[in-house]
Amino acid sequence: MPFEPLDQYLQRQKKLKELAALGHDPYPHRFVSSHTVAEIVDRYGASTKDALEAGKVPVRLAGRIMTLRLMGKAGFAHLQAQGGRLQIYVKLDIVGEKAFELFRLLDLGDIIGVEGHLFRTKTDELSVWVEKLTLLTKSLLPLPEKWHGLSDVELRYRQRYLDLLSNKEVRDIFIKRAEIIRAIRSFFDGRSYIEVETPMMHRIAGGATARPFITHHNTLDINLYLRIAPELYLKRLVVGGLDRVYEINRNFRNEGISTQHNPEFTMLEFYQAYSDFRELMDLTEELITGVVQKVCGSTSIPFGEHTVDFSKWQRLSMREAICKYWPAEAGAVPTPAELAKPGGPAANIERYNKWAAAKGKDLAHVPSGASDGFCTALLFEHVAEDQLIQPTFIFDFPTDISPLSKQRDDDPSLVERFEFFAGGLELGNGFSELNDPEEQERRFREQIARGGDEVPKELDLDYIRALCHGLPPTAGEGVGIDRLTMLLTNSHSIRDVILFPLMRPEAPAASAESPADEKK
RNA sequence: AGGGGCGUAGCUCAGUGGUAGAGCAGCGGCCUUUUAAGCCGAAGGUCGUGGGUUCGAUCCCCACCGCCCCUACCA
Repeated sequence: MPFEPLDQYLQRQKKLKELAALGHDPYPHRFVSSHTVAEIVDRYGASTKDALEAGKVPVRLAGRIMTLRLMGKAGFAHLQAQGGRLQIYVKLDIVGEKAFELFRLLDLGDIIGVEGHLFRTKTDELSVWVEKLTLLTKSLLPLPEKWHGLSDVELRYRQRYLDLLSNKEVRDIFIKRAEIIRAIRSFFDGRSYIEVETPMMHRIAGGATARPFITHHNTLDINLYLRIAPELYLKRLVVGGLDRVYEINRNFRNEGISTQHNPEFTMLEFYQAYSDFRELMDLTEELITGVVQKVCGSTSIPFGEHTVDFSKWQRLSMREAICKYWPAEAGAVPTPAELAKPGGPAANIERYNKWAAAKGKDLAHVPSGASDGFCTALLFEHVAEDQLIQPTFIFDFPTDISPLSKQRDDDPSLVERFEFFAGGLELGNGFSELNDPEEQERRFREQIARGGDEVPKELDLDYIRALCHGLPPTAGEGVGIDRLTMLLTNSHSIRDVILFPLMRPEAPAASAESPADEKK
């Protein structure tokens, strides 16, 4: 099926036929290169004109034509391959009539292979002196503008292949994303963790508070949920004696889309038996700082207007963070002790809201019947969260917003849980896992009783049964890979670190076979 | 979901209440070291869609569609 721009599509198709008639297969099967562009630049980028003439370097190279300057009986082009570009020079005298006729019929975007040797042009640009030219793939549609690239954000996301071809920075982001994931894998592989894959289709969507996607299996005739978290399966594996497991994979949450949220997103989750949340904080610090160093070559990286320094991490309890980041003009700074008193968090929300209203800021809305713990978290989110630019652990979470965490021995209203932040982004969440089956069942039942779309309707009995078999003391954590990638690539939208972010379907083309008179 | 912004040629962008503009890409011609190659010539548009105001709308008004940003929910 032809695509827009039609005139150019048809023109290129015509050239394809001409090429075929001349004996050039427009879609041949393979081409063996002697080098990548990067290898050539690495090895010969410093070779002088004379050196290249004295000892000729033969090369075979394939790539996509990104620029083309044809001057009658000779011409230049830039081939792009593996993210690099190299100029080629094609001369009638050298390649002969048939190959030059091919060169004449080439378009921007075509993929060719060349064979020849390296030389330097008058202006000293390292180039390939082409002796043989082969068409490797005819392109039927034009590339985006060669100078400005593709900047229309919508087109960039919808036709990511064009974005990747014409915007080098975009390619670099996704290469870095792969490096981040590779560094994480090697971190855990080096610590005797086993990488596992657990189901993405769940009978009961547990392990987080979120609205799930629903799908259906025909043969079994059951509805299934796309998973919102792998948590409960990973802990079953720890029960099964896999003491250290991790999984890097997709979660799906049927919720809003924003610069920090995509309906499908990638999480690292890992669990370590005989360990608690404090040990995980140490491990996290080591993991993240190591990844940053490895991928960015420094522990200090730019993020927007800030520099985030991963060589120092601060650790604050949630109450300490509220006190530390309490706005100066909002009256006396509360103390952690005050926030610990019954009604203390709510009273301070009121004081905060008074200030926020005067400043025209958003108020913290307290739902009726909210607990002290809920209010503490709400206040924390409003007062502190977006100020956490430097790497920070927040710990001492309220029990009633942490259904899967183990309580503190000395204060059952708090759990052994932390989240960590950097660049104002919430990056991860870890805790000592609740392994008391009776307490877990009580909390699940309480959650179900409270209801809502974001809570399973059904008790995960098998998970409770697994706990009854004994989950050793275990700490577990989830890290948002997309957000971590945002931070390390200085990207401010999650869509810039996800190759194909979810978009509304494209408006149907005018020519589409949709019923025109469906509605009158 | 609410608020703000954007939508003009395949791409990057100007522009105006009175027949729609450039550069790149494409087409024809010239050109054997160019590089955002150059020169000459011709072509390309339901100005997001649908209504309204107007003698006349791409421009003003309304609705809708899509995208971006902020806020809310969330990781």
